[in-house]
Amino acid sequence: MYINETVINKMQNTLKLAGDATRLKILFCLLNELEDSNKSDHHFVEKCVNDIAIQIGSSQSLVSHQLKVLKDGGFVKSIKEGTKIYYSLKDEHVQQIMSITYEHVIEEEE
Amino acid sequence: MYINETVINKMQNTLKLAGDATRLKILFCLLNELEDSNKSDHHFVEKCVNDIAIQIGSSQSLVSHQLKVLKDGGFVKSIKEGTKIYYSLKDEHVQQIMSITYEHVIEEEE
DNA sequence: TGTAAATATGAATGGATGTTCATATAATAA
DNA sequence: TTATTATATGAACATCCATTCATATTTACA
Repeated sequence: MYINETVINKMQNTLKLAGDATRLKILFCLLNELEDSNKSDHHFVEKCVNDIAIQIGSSQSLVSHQLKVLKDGGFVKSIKEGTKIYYSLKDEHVQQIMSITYEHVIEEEE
Repeated sequence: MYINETVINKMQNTLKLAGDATRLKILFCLLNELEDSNKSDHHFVEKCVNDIAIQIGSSQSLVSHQLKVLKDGGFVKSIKEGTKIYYSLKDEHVQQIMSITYEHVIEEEE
């Protein structure tokens, strides 16, 4: 690992991005089910803003705001279809960070 | 993965804890070298507050404040020796989170 | 004792940020 | 065109939090 200020700042941004309850809920919401069962080249679920909002129990506005943050941060991508915009996880890095962190907090229970 | 509010909150805390430049520098500072070469039961370097402050280029007060945050969050532990207090990483979870995040930001460069 | 070294602590402050509310925009259908 | 649905946006607000500064605490040593 070669560490410099740039790397530190990027890591800070990435971790700060994941360190929010609302955004975590959105990410888990997009992570839960995998589309198809094609294991060699699996891609993530696509969900529109309103569905995500309903599923995680937050307002449309809040989810839209946070989806923008997640998209700017490179965590999710989106495609437009009619009036709806479908969001999905961008790659497996986010999933990995969440998995490791999940293990961390689970194993902490005593 | 079984997700509920408690898990979300814990994950939020953990990730927020890691999502700060000063704290990341401290963690890398404690991560860089491994004491001994006993691979089966390796433990991390122990460094006192002032040394950390000098190495990462921050004030003693700031480092002390953030070390307290890291300790409360379960990221580091400390032992006292005379007037000095030596801090070290608590376990490998932190290391894993940092590694994954590091890979994430490194592979993003284009 | 008193002094120095190492660390912790508390107040103060400035900036970042999550959330809400109201509204704007875009696309579709009648 | 008008109405409806889906999403984005911007302002306002409140809260959190990283940092600094000054000072307290603890230990060791002269």
